[in-house]
Amino acid sequence: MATTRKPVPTAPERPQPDATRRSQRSRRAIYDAALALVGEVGYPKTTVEGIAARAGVGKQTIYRWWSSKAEVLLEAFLDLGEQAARAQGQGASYAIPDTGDIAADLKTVLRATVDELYDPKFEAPSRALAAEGLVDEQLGREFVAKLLEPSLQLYVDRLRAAQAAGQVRAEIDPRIALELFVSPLAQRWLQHTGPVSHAYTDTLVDYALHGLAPR
Amino acid sequence: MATTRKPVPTAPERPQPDATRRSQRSRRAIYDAALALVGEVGYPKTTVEGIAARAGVGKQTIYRWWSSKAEVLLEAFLDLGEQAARAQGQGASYAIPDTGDIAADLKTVLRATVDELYDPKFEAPSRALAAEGLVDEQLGREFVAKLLEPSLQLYVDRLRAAQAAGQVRAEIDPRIALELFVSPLAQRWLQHTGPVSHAYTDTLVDYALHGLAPR
Amino acid sequence: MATTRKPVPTAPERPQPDATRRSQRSRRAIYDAALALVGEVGYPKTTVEGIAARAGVGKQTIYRWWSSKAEVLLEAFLDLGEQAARAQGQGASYAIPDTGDIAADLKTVLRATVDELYDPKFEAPSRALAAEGLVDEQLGREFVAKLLEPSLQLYVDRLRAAQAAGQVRAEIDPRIALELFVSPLAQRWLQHTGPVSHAYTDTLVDYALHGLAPR
Amino acid sequence: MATTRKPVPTAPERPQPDATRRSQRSRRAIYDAALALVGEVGYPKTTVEGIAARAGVGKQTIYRWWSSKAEVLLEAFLDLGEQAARAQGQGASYAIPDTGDIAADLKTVLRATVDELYDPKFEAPSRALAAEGLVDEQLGREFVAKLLEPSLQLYVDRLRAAQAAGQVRAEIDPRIALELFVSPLAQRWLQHTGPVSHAYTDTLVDYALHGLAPR
DNA sequence: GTATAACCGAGACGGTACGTCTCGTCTTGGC
DNA sequence: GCCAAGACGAGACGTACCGTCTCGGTTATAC
Repeated sequence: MATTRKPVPTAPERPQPDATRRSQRSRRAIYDAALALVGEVGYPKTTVEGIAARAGVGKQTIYRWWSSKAEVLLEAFLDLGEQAARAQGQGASYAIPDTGDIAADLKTVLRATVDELYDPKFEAPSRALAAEGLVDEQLGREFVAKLLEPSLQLYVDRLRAAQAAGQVRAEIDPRIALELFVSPLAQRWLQHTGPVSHAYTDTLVDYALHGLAPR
Repeated sequence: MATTRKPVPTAPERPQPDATRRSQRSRRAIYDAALALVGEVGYPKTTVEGIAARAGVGKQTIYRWWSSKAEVLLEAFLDLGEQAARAQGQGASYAIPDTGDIAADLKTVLRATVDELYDPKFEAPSRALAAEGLVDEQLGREFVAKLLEPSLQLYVDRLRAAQAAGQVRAEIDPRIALELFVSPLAQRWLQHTGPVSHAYTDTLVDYALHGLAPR
Repeated sequence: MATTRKPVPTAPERPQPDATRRSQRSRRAIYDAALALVGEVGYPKTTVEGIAARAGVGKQTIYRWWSSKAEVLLEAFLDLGEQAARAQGQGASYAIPDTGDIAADLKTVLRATVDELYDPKFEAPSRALAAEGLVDEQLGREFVAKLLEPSLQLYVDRLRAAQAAGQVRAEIDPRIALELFVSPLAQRWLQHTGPVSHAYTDTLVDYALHGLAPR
Repeated sequence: MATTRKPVPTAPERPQPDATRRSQRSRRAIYDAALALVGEVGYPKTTVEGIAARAGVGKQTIYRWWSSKAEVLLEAFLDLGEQAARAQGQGASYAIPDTGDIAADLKTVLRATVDELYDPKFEAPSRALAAEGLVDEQLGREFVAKLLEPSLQLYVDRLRAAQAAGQVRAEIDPRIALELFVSPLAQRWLQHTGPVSHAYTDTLVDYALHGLAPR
C-alpha cells in the first residue's frame, strides 16, 4: 500500500511490434502526459487523444503498445513508483521497519501511507486505477498483482517476524491479519466513508492487535 | 452491507420539472432497462441511449429526471433494494440478529452478506456504483450515504448492544470496530485480492474480536 | 453540358432518417462549405471533417444524409445549378436557341459552354465529380444521369428540329451525332489534350455537320 | 488509343538516388503488385503500403523512386504496354493499317480499340490513371504525353495519308478531325454515357467522314 | 581483402482523416 | 407540459495510411 519496490522487470505485455525499436522518448512522454492529465482534468476527461497530443505523439503509438488508457495509466504509475524508489536510494526504500515493537512499526508505516495517499501526485492516478479495476476485472487483477500485492507482502513478512518474536500468536494467518488494519484504511480513503488521520490508523493497529473483546 | 432498509422516501433530487405529472410507467421501465443492461453488457457499455431505447423512452425523459447514467443506476439499485425488502416481509428484514452471542451473530450476518455479494442481480450494479463513486466524489458520497451507511449503522447498533452485554470493551468505538471485519470483506470482493468464503469471514470475526497479540 | 435545368425534384436518396425534421440551415451550410473547400484547396484535400468544421456542423450530420464527400459535392453542385437557373429567370434559361440555322445555334451554345467550363465556380467541382465518377461507377452513373444527360437531351431536341427543317439528314441518330462536337470539347477540357477556344468549337461544328470527306 | 509503342526510354524522373544500383527485381515486383491490386480492389483502395507489402518490398523503396501511387501505376502501366508490344512482334504492332480505304481502316482500328478497352488487364488501371489525371494536372499531362498522344499521332498520320489520297479534304486539320470519332468513344467508355459496340464506332466513322448535313 | 557506401526489407514514428458512437441539447407532434 | 422520437453540434473512439525516419543486412565497387 505504502510501497512500490524494485525495478520490476518491465513485463513485455503487448509485444506484437518490435520492442527493440521502440522509442523510449515517446514512452516517457506518454507516461508524463498521462499522469499530468489525470492530475489536471481527472481520469474520465483524460482521453487517449489528449495524451497523444500532450505527449507530441501519434495516437497509433499509444495503441501500438497499450490496449486502453487504463493500461497506459497503470504502466505510467508503476513507472512513477519505480522512479520514486530509485530516487530514494537502494531498493529497500519502503520496507516496513522492524524495531522489535510490532505495534509501533505498524503505526509508523500506516502514518506514512496516509500521507502518501493524499499526495496529489499519487491520489488521482491510484483512485482512477482502483476504480477502473473494480469494473474491468483483467485490469483489476493486474493492478492488484503489480501494485497491491507487493506492498501487502511486506506486511506479511513483518507479521511473520512478529510471530517469531512472540508478539503475534503463532496460529494467526498473516495474509488475513494484515487486512484488519489495511482494508479499513483503504476503504475510508477510497470511498470517503470516514476521516483518515494518524489517530485513526493508530486506533486500527491497537484494535487489531488486541481485539475488541475484553481480556 | 448485507442490508438495504426501508422505503427511503424517494429523494426529489432534480426537481425542475413538475414531478406530479411524471410518468411512473417510464420511471419503472428505465430502472428495469438500466439494471438489465448493466447486468448484460456491463456498466461501461451501458449508455443512456441504450437505456432509453430499451425502456422505450425518449432520451430527454432520462435527462429530465437524472443527471447521469450513474444517478439512474443508483436510484434503480435503491429501488431494487426497497422492492426486495418489501417482498421479504416487514422492514426489519435484514437487521442483525441478537442472540446474545456477538461472535455468532456477526458470523451469521457476514455469511449472508457473502451470499448476497455474489447474487448476480446485485453484483454488477453495486460494483459499478462503487467504482463510479471512487472517481465521482459527489456520487460516491450519495452512494455511501444511501446504501453503505444505513447498513453499517446496524453493526454500530449491534456492537453497542454487545458493549452493554460486556462482550465488547466499553472504550471501543463501534464505528471503527466494525471496519475490522466489514472492510476486509469489502476489499476482497471489490478488488479480488483474495478468496471470499464463509470460513474467511468467520476468521475475520475471530481475529477482530480477540486480536492478533497473545493474551 | 452548358446547361442545368429546372427544379430537378430533389431526389430523396438516403432516407433512413426522418427527412421532414432535417435542418435546412445545415444542409445549405454544408453545400456552401463543400463548394468553397473544393474551390480553395482542391477536391483531394477537401475532407468530410473539413466540410463539417467549415459548415459549423457535426460530422454525423453529413454522414446521416450522404454516404461520401463525392455525394455531398454532387448534390451541392446540382443545387448550385438549380440556384443559378432560378436566378436567371424562368426554367427555359439554358435551352439551345433555334434561329433556324443549326450551325450558328450550335456554335453559339458551345461558345457559351466553353466560357462556363472555365468559370472558377464551376470548374473545380465539375472536374472533381467527373474524375470521381470515372472510378466510382455508382457515382458516375448518378453524375451522368443528373448532370450530363439533361444537358445532352437539349442537343437531341435541337438536332431533331434541324432534321425536321431538312438541315440534318433524317437517318442520323441525334444521340450519336451530338457527340461529334460535345465529346471532343469535353475531352480537351477534361484531359488537357489541346487548347479550347471559340475557334475550336466553331471548327468542330463545321466538321461535324459537313464531314471530312470531299463532297 | 489502341496503341502503346516502343521502348519509351525509361524516363529518369526522380534521380536523387543512384539508379545503377537499383534493384530490378523490386521494380518489377512493384509494377506487378500495383497492377494486380488496382485490378483486384480498385484504385482508391490500392495503397502504397499495400503495394509494398504485396511486392515484398519496403515502403521506402517505393518512395525512393516514385512520388505517389499514381506515378507508380503510370509507370507500371507504361511498362505493361511495352511488354505487350514487345511480345507481339515488331514495334509497328499497333499502327493503323492503310489499305487505301480510310473508312474501313478507321473502323478496323476502332473495333480493336473497343476490344482493348474492355480487356480486364487494361481497364482498371487506365480508368484510374485517367481519373487521377483529371484532378492532378501534372500527372494528367504526363498521362496524355506518354500514353494518349503517341496513339493519337497515329491517327494524324493516317488522316494525312488519306488527304494525300484525296479521301479527306485537304483543308481539314487532322488533329481536330480525329477527335470526331476518338473522343466520343473515349467519353462513352469513361463516363458510361452510352453503350460501346462495334456498330457504334462504325457509325461514328461514317458520321465523321460524311457529316450530318445533307449533301 | 577489406572498407565504405548505397540500396534494401522492415516497420516505428508523428500525423491526418476516416466512419462510428455516444454525449447532452433541442425541436416536433401527440396526448 | 410531459412524453417518444430523433436530429443536431460536439468530440472521442480505434483504424488505416500517409510520408519520414531509423535500423540491421546485403551487395558492390573503390582502396
